[in-house]
Amino acid sequence: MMISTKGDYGVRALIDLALHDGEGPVQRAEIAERRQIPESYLDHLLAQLRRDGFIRSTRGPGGGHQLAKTPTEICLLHVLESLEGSLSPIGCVHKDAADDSHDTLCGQQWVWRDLYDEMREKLAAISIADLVKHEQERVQTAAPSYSI
Amino acid sequence: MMISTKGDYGVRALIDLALHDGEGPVQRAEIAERRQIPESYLDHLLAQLRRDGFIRSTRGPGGGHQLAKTPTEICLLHVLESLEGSLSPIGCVHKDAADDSHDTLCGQQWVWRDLYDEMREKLAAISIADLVKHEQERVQTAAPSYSI
DNA sequence: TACAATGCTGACCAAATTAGTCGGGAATAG
DNA sequence: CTATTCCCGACTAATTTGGTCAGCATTGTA
Repeated sequence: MMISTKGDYGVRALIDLALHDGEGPVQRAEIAERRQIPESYLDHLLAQLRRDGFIRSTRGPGGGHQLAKTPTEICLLHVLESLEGSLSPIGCVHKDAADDSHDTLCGQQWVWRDLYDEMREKLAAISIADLVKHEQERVQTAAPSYSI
Repeated sequence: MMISTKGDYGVRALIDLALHDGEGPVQRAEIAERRQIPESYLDHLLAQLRRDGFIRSTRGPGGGHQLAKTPTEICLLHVLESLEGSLSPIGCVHKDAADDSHDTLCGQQWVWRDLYDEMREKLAAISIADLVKHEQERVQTAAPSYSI
């Protein structure tokens, strides 16, 4: 399992921010409640997302967090790599492993690397905007009745 | 990182057994030394592989382990799932999750599931025989000189 | 200026997982 | 009978995960 709650929570948080994009700062507590994330844990995740330029945060009353880019510009790959570190399926394969300096033992390298590359490609093709769109569609089909 | 040393070691061991397929039992100690795996750890992995029908083991002098199937019949997916449990990229997605009983929170399900399915497909297409072939090719190109 | 709201940071902690080790028992060839 | 080999369960150390908590920093408002 290479995506822990960090990545999952982080993605959820960004979706939440995307849904309120352009409406000013959203507070930690709001996100935490809506997305069922422990608030003090979310704190750390937001810090990481800020460090990596996905969100901007403002302090003081009326402060909160907002996306620093448009939802279409944020791809899942970067978000997950920000929060999880490497998504490598196995220890001996890294993103920046251009060196083929691996010894006799890890002859299966090519398999893991192949797998890794494909995963990254796939995740790079999905943006937060895509997830938001899906969520909105799902909500509509799930609750299509607005008369009792 | 969803493939731990368990999976890695296990695959290496099976490659080793495949290379000596048809030559009678291969001993734990031999595999351990050739593939640089702690012997007493390898022990557990072989036990698991035996339970899941990948190898047969015989005790007593001259005993050891051998493949229970032909190398082409053993695919990476099954080996890894045997040793690692689920390869699911995230907790909320399982192999046997036919139920769409997931609640509002995990709207990103489809992404993880998609990723998971593709990975499994890919790993299912690679057999131990493929890995052996690669290893043999690599050895040849790495040491092409057999006159000094 | 004070103060309340909010984010920011680092220290700390418990549970689970990983990566083994170790010791003894069971089967079996000779 | 004995040496060799696999078999199995208990134990352990290090790492990662999934947090909590206390206290500081910033800022809008009265």
